[in-house]
Amino acid sequence: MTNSAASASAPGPRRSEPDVRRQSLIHATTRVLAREGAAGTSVRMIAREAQVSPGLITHYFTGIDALIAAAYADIDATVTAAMDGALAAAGTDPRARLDAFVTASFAPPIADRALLATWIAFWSLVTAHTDIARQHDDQYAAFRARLTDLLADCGVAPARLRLAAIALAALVDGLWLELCLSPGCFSGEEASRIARDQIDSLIS
Amino acid sequence: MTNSAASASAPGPRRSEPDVRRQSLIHATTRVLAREGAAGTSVRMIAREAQVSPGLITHYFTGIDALIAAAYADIDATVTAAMDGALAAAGTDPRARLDAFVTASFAPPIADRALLATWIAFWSLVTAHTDIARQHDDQYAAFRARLTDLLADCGVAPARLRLAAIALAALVDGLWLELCLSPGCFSGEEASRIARDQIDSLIS
DNA sequence: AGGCCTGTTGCACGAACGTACAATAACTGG
DNA sequence: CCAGTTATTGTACGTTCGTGCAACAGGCCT
Repeated sequence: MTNSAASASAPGPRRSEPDVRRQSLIHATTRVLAREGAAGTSVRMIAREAQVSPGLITHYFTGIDALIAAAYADIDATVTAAMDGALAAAGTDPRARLDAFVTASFAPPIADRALLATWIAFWSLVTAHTDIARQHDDQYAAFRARLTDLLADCGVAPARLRLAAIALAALVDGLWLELCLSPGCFSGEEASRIARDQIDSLIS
Repeated sequence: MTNSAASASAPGPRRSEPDVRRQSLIHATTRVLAREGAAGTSVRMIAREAQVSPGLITHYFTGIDALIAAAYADIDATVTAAMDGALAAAGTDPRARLDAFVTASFAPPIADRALLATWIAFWSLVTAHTDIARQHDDQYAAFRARLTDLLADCGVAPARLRLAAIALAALVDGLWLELCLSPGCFSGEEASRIARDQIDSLIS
C-alpha cells in the first residue's frame, strides 16, 4: 500500500496513483452504502468519506451508477478471492472442498453487512439498467458454474447437476441474505450445518 | 370498488374514500418501483403515477419512507393471502399443503418483478432505519413460523424443526429472488421441483 | 531549477428532491 | 339550499442532487 490516508496529517491535497485513488473511492462507496444505506448514498457523501473533492469522482467514473457497479464488481472479486483461499486450504478431497465453500460463505469477510448493502444497492439498479442486469447475470452464472464444478467432483450425476447447482446457490444466497439482514435469527455455524445437510442429500 | 379511476374522464379532481385513495397510492408506489427502480422513485413520480398532486402524499403518509414501508406491508399481506388461498385449495394432507406452499411461491402473483422491486427498496432502508429493521424481523419471523407449522404437521422432529424452517425459508427466498432477477435462468416449475426435493430430505 | 503533465480542487449551474401551507372544490348533514 | 368538513390542489421554499469547468498544485523529466 503506497499511501495510507489516515497517517497523513498534511492539510493540503494529496496526489495518488490513479489505481490507488480509484480503489479508495470504491472502498469509500461500500463504507457509505453500509452506513447510510442506498438512499443516503450520493456523490458528495462518498467524496467526503474518501476525503476528496466531489469533482474527483466524475474524473474517475462516468457517473454514480458506474461507481456502484464498480463497487459491486470489486466485492465480487473479494468474495471470489476469499473462496479461492478457502478452497485451497481445504485440500483436494471433493467433499471437503464443498464444505469449505459453504463454511466460508457464512464467515467474514463474506458474511458482512457492508457487502450486503452494496449487493442491495446494485440489485436496485438491475430493474432500470439493462447493462447492470447483464453484469448480474454474468456474475451469478459464474457463481453457479463454480458450484457446478464442485458438485460434479462429488459425483453428482450430470443429469441432476444443473438443478443441484441452482438449488445450492439459492440456499447459500438465502441463508447469507438473512444472516446479514437479521443477524440475531441464526448463527453462521447453523447456516453452515444447514447447507452441509443439503449437500448430503444432493450428492447421495 | 366505489370509484374507478380509469372510467372517469372528467378533468377535475376526483374525491375518493380515504382507504381507497390510500390503497391507490400504495399500488402506484409498487408500480413506480417496478418500472423505475428504487433510485428513480420519488414523491413526484408516485403522485404522477397515481394521477394526484404531490401534496396528497404528505396528507396520507408522514414521508416517503413510510409510504415504502406501507407498500412492503401491503405486498406482504398480498403474499400471505395468496398463500392462504393455495393452502386452502390443497386440502388437509400435510405434505400436499407444503407442496402447495412452495408451488405458489414460484407462480404469480408472488413470483413477480414488481414484488421484488418493492422488496429491494425496503431492504435498502433496513440499514439506516431501526424501525424498518424491526418490521422486517417481524414479517420474516411470521414467514418462518408459518413454515414451522407446516413442517411440524409433516412429522419433522421438534429438535430439527427450527433449522428445517430456516433452511426451507432460505431456499424458497433464494430461488424466488433469482427467479425474479434473472427470469431466463430457470423456470418456476424447476424451482418448485427443487424445493420439493429438499422437503423430501427434510421430512425423512 | 524550471516547465509540462495531470491529479485535484472549488464552485457554479440547472434540475429534482421532500415537505409545508393556504386556497379550492367536492361531498354530507341539517 | 346552505354551511361545515375535508379531500385535494397548486405552489413556494430550502436543500441536495449530479455534473461541467476553469483554476490550482504536486510530481517527474530534462
